[in-house]
Amino acid sequence: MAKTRTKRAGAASMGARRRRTAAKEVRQQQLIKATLSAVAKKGFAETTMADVAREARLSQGIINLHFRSKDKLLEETLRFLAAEYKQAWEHTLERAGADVAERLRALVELDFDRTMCERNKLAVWFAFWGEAKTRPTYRKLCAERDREYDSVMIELCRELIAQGGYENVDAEDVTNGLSAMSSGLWLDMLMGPDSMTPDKARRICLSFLASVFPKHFEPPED
Amino acid sequence: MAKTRTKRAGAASMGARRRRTAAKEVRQQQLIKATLSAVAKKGFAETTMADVAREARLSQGIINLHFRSKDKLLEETLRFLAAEYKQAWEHTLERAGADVAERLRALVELDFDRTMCERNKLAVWFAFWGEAKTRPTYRKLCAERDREYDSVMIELCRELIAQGGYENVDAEDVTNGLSAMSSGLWLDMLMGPDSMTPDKARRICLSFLASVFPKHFEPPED
Amino acid sequence: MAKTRTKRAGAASMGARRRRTAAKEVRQQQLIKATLSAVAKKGFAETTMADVAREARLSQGIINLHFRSKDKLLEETLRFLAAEYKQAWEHTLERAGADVAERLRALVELDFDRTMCERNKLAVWFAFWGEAKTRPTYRKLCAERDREYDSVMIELCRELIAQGGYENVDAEDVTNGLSAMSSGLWLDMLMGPDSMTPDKARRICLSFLASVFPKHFEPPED
Amino acid sequence: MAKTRTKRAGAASMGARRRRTAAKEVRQQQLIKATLSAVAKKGFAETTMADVAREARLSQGIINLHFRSKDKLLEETLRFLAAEYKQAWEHTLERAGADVAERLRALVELDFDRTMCERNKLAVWFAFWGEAKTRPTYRKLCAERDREYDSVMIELCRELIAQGGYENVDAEDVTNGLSAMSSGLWLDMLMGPDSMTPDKARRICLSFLASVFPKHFEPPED
DNA sequence: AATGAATGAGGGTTCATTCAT
DNA sequence: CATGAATGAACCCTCATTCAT
Repeated sequence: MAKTRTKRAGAASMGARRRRTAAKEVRQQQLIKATLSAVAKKGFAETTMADVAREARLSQGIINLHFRSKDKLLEETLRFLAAEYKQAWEHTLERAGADVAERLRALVELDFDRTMCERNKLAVWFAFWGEAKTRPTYRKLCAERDREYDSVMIELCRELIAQGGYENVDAEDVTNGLSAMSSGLWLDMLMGPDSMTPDKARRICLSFLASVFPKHFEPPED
Repeated sequence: MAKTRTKRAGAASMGARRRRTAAKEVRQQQLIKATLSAVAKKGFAETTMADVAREARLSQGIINLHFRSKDKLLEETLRFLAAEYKQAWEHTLERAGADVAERLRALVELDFDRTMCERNKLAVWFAFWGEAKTRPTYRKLCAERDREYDSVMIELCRELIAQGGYENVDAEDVTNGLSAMSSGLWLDMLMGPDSMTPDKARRICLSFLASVFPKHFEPPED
Repeated sequence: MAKTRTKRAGAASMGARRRRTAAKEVRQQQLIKATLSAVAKKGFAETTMADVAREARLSQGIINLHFRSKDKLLEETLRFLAAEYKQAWEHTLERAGADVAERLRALVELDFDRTMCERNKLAVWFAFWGEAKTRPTYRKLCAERDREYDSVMIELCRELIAQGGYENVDAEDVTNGLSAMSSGLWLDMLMGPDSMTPDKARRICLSFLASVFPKHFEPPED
Repeated sequence: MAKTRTKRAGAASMGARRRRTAAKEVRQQQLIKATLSAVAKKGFAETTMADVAREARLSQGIINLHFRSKDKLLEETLRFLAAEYKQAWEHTLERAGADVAERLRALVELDFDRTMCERNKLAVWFAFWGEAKTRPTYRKLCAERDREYDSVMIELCRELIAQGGYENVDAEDVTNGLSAMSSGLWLDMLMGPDSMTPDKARRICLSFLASVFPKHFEPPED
């Protein structure tokens, strides 16, 4: 009905001073970052478009200009998060040596790296996981992330099993157990930052590895 | 004019009313159950008061009558969930024998009991966890749940360590690792119900126990 | 995302004083009337939900409570308008005598009755007609209105033709011509209320009838 | 530093630019045409500046560059429509012979000429008429169009009356009736393209003329 | 002259909450 | 205690308009 804005004298004239035009991708990244901050700060359910825009120090309308809707923004944000995670472990593996146990340890340590498990980031992961059941797209994105990661880790475990002759160990089960443990420890860090620290979490995971692959991992000293 | 009749009418109607009126506690339980269903169905962010009321087949206004606000309802629902969990493991321990390993195994199995990890329930747990960072009350409730549970499990581990002479094993770390693994596996079941089943999850946890306490737990076959 | 209104102390408490509960149908009629007023005042394109609500002296949310959306409200309004028109000519025919020419004249006069062609009402009709091409629902509603009306008028013309032996006259063409003339005169009244008055319009239509059915209609004097 | 080069560069680019730049009037016509298409397609209320720009295959900002606002564009579009109509009947009269009846008939036929009453165009006319009540400018433009047209037609009728001695016929009433009938038939064509065709509409109008001026117009056969 | 990213007021709609019944 | 019509703040989104390029 009311598309003809009749009385609108110089609507946007005030904010015009700050207007900068940026490359499309840059803006999108900026908005995704802002979304991460906002969700970390206010939680998934409480984050509004206005919050995100404010966080990015841009105007209300910009989100729908670059993403088509709030849902799309959220989806893109999760996609970013997943891509970032993948990139991180790929990078980690590249830098790790050839030794299989070392490579596995590097993956574990990545999960409890300061930048990876900073509380804000954990909050966002859990925010998305909390909505995953009802949003198939989220689930698909997460499942994909896990599949790739797991298949790499399973391969590492297989090699280790072959090297050490761990006959009774199932590579897939260890992988699943280990990455489940990681997620679970993330939850603990999120819920009680005082009672669960990255260091402690890392130690717990390495203890697990030591008990499964005793020839390759020393039980971490306290 | 009709004042003299008021009393009678009033008396009669009170009797009739009584049948339609449920005890306060019953109504509240009903609403909490409805909340669980609604959140499981639509997700945390998308659940409205109307959804809950509809699920309970009651009127809009009733929630604010029994709980003071939506927030209070949600909080009470989480409280219920936590109490239910606590009750479950207390009950489990009561029924389990005196054997420490058996008691520990019973706790693990509880987590992957059909009724405990049905997908709807997992969805609700994660929904709350997803909001926990921003809602201190949630975090407190969850932390409390964990503390009690963990202290019981730590005690069990300690006894096991003493029994088996597992000198290098830290009871607290095992407990933390085990319960983290449980939560993580719940997440896997939530995300990919096809790739992670309760049976598989149980096996993974028991494998962990077997590798930590080899004298007390056999590695599960297959 | 933001369904839990966190800080909302006593939001509706101020307007509460005026709250009255009315029967559903009454409210709907009230809102339809308000829509007619608003559209007449501001035009179709400029009428907002807030305008309608204000006109009805009710709150913003009420429209979506009673109609599901703005579109539905508009549709229902048009439906009302069409029903009102139908009722008017049915009533007119009931009161008119048995004489066929008299009945026809009564129909013509109805179109230029003060209440029927008051400028606000015309504005609303044209507002809907203006949108009709793009809104199939509107078109269907209008077409239906016309079909019924025309079939009645065609019948009257047929009888007149039979009575008067107007061999060259086609009942359908006269009907179509006459009702087209009516609409066109409505447009004239809408556009130039000074240059076209109901009286003048009526006279023009009756002149038309007189030239087609000279035995039944006198050319209006003046 | 590079200042001395400025002139040359400037000169070169101006030449290049000239090819991409359309004359002001051409661009404006293009935009008005685009507006007509857009309004016909989406309706008055739903047409946005972006729609028009897209239709013209030009950029968003261009409209505000050439017209000062949406309102001005719309106004200019209506002005164009009215001018086009005027031009059409002036042209028609030029080509028509000297015979008065023929001239009148030519005017009627123009209204139902394929190009004049194509459905898209009708839609636009009614779109504007629908808004006319609330937009004085529109009304003024439309009224002006009618006044000129009517005065020409009245003159024709007067001559015909003189020629045929139609003593009881009022030239102004016939004119008003006839042009009202035209508009009304346009509405019928807009609403039910199947039940009212240009041919049928023309026939209806000519029948009207035949009944008013029987010595000059034959009732159309069939 | 032309572009299109950016703005932000205002639109329709939702929904937690209130309260007359 | 229970209902559900009513409220209005706040949501997401649209879009006329501006302006750096």
